[in-house]
Amino acid sequence: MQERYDPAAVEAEAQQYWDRERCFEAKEDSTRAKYYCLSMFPYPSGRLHMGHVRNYTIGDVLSRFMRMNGRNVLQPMGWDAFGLPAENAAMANKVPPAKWTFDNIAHMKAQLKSLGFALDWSRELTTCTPEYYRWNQWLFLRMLEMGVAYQKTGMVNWDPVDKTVLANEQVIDGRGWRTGAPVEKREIPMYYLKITAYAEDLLDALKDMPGWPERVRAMQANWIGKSVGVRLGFPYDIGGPGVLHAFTTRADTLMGVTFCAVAAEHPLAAHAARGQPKLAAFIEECKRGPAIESELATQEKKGMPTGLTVRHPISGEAIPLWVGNYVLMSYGEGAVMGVPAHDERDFEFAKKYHLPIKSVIDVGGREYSTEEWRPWYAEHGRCINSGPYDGLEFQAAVDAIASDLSRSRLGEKQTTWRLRDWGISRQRYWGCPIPMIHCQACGAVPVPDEQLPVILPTNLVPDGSGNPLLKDAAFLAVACPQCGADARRETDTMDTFVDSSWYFLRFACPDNDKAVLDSRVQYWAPVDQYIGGIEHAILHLLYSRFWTRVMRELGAVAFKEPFANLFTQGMVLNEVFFRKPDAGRVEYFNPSEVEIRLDETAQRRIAVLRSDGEEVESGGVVTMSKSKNNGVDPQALVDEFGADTARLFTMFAAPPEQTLEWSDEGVQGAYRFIKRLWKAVHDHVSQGTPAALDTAALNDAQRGIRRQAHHTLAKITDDIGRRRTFNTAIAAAMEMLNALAKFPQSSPQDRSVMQEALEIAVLGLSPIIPHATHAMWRALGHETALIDEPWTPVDAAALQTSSIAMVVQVNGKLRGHISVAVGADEGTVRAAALADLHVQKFIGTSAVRKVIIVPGKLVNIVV
RNA sequence: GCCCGGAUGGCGGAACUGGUAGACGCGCCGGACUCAAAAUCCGGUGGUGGUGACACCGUGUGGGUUCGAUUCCCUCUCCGGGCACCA
Repeated sequence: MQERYDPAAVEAEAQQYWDRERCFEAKEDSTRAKYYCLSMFPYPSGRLHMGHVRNYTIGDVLSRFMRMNGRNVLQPMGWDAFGLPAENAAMANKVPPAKWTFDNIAHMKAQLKSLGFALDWSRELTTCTPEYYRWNQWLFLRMLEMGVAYQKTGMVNWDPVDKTVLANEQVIDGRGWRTGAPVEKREIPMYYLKITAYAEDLLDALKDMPGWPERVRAMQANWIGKSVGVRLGFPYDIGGPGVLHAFTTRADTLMGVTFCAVAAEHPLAAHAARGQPKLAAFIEECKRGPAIESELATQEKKGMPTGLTVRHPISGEAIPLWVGNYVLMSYGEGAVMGVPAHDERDFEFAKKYHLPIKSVIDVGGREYSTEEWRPWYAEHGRCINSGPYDGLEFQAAVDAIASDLSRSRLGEKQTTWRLRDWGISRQRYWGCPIPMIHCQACGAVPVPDEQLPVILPTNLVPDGSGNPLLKDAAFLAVACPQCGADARRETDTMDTFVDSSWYFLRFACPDNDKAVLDSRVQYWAPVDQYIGGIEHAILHLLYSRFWTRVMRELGAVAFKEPFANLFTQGMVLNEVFFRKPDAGRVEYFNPSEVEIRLDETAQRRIAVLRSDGEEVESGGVVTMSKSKNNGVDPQALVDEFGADTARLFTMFAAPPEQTLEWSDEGVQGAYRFIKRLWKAVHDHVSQGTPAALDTAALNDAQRGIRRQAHHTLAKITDDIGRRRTFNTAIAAAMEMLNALAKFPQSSPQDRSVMQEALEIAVLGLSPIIPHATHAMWRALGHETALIDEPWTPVDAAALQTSSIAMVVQVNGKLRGHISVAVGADEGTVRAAALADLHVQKFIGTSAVRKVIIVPGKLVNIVV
């Protein structure tokens, strides 16, 4: 064994061994319990970032730990390889997105390998290859048959310069994020997936998912947004009889309606606007809406009367109909009943336009004034001023009103969802082609299965003038599968979230070119442990849950929930440094270019740019990002300290669910620890092979070390296996090494105890620092590879002691320490505690009122 | 506004089921080694008072429950995240 720890050599050797022995190739084995551990696959952006390192190290630690604990582990990796950045890079570099993407994959794969992750590369999949995306297309066609996929013309954000639909997140201050052009609302035909049909089940199932963080379940429930209420009908006669439908969760306030309001996009608004230029102008203004999403909720409520009236469904009274800018066409049916007395928004609206306010709920004796809004006006209570409903409580009133209205067909109970159907069409090139053909005669015709896959041409270079597929004659031209006439291919591609909605199932059988899934899925799926960033809490994880349900209906899988356990790791943060010139943009400097010093008085921290020696400002510790230029390149870290140090630092600096603050000194500390462990092993083995351990012949010090070693093993096992607090597992190992450093090596049994303790340290740390421990395990005299070693059981006998230390409190304050024999009875413990000199001093002349004994821990004397 | 988290030394964090607050690491201080520096090793390190033994104070704020509260309950403040004219 080399005296000096040389991470580059050690890591190359270990990685070569794992490669040569094909250690990470998972084989189905029905006689063994499987463990499918999956980290969210990356977008191949070019280089790994620290977030990837953290994510994949967590998965790797769990995979290696479960493997050593006897599970048949599958830990695959793939590439979420379609998407916008490839098109942007293509435009900038004039290279097809395919080349850029595959170059990035090659580089990032090498990086992942250099970090020593136990990944089964034989199952690697890439979503932009026809071998993968053909099954997207196949599944889409099945969904079309099931009625889960359908076409609809809907309102979208349209960038008039790039000529494409933008996602909501890509619209910044009302302008396209890339072009800066004002975004237009456009009606465009798109394909949708009927996720709303699964809303109830997606919501209900959340209650029974103990392996998911409460936070994520809450976010999904929030997003699905179930509201139970009544769909009301307000009859009218406006160019013919009709009914205005409005949804409410407060049907009990129906008798307090003093107006109705519809959204600007509502048909009745359009109808009223004819011949009313002022109203038409107002409607146009509303449609444009505020530029910024967050302003929506705070913008002033505005409205305009239509001059029309509808009739109250119970009293038949005429109710004025308004157009209101606070009514959303996308929720319910784009209309609300206005009850100013019991709804804050309606109140504000009524005050502004001097509409009557009629209180119909007893607010429980609290003050009611139409002058000012009070939060309790919206609380549930007993009906008043409501004719036949007076005196009824909330639910009774809702039931009675719904029942009365059901006779006149002007009301029925209804559940409304915030969740919308998932529009998957993108006017983008670099995505999975939607397998449809447009024929003049036959309309939209699905591509027949035998013609799949519809191959995306890989040689096109987008130029910013819209989807290049629109100009690709070879792609466009196709014969109609129904009538054979010349037809045109659909040029829209699928949202990339489609690709990631089921890739975890395909890892079971990525080589199958005959079927989307096969029997191997029954063995591996569902995923036992899924690991990824909280930013995917809603979209990716909700779509995947939906998609899995659809695949279950198709008979492809037998379960509804794809991820039994979910772990969301925290972000990686770093300090941000910048200069703000008097004019121009803020300039950010990477922390690697900045040096931290103390000023002359050693009071103040000063950040100085190395290149010019001048001061820069610190913007605090924030998420690592390109825009703030505060990222740390994992490659530089691996090159300088090795993969094990990178892994150890990211696992040690914070609990994995919390944010992790980058610290160069912390990295040094991790490196120092591995070096110390290496040296301890080296010093030990260089003295030759120790004698066999004779546990019966140990002295107190030796037994003490043995106890600590096994206690540490128990803690590491629990911390990794149950608590997932890798930081405390590492801390325990550090504590043990500190104790070993003070442990004298004079007798043969000292060396035997040391051998056992070092083996425990090496084995226990191997999931976290697999390379160094691989080498140290061999150095400790083992022929076998550590990766295949079973996890050592804790020796219960080693944990036993003859006496036990207890603390003594007087009135709850720590006053003394006593040592009592194991199994001592309460009387003995009590006597020992009372006899302690220090304790006696605090008892003094006071009478002892009570003595509380917590066995094995403490004695509290109450005086 | 609603829903989830969180607040502990100079810093990252530990204390798992109500039972020794500050494990472990970083930083800092002192020492050893060295011509010197780095690296390494040893010791110290919550605050206040005291030469010292030791005492008192101390987990965002104020209260409560308890023999005992970082932990449970209530109040407030601040920070982070999600949703948001959702009718």
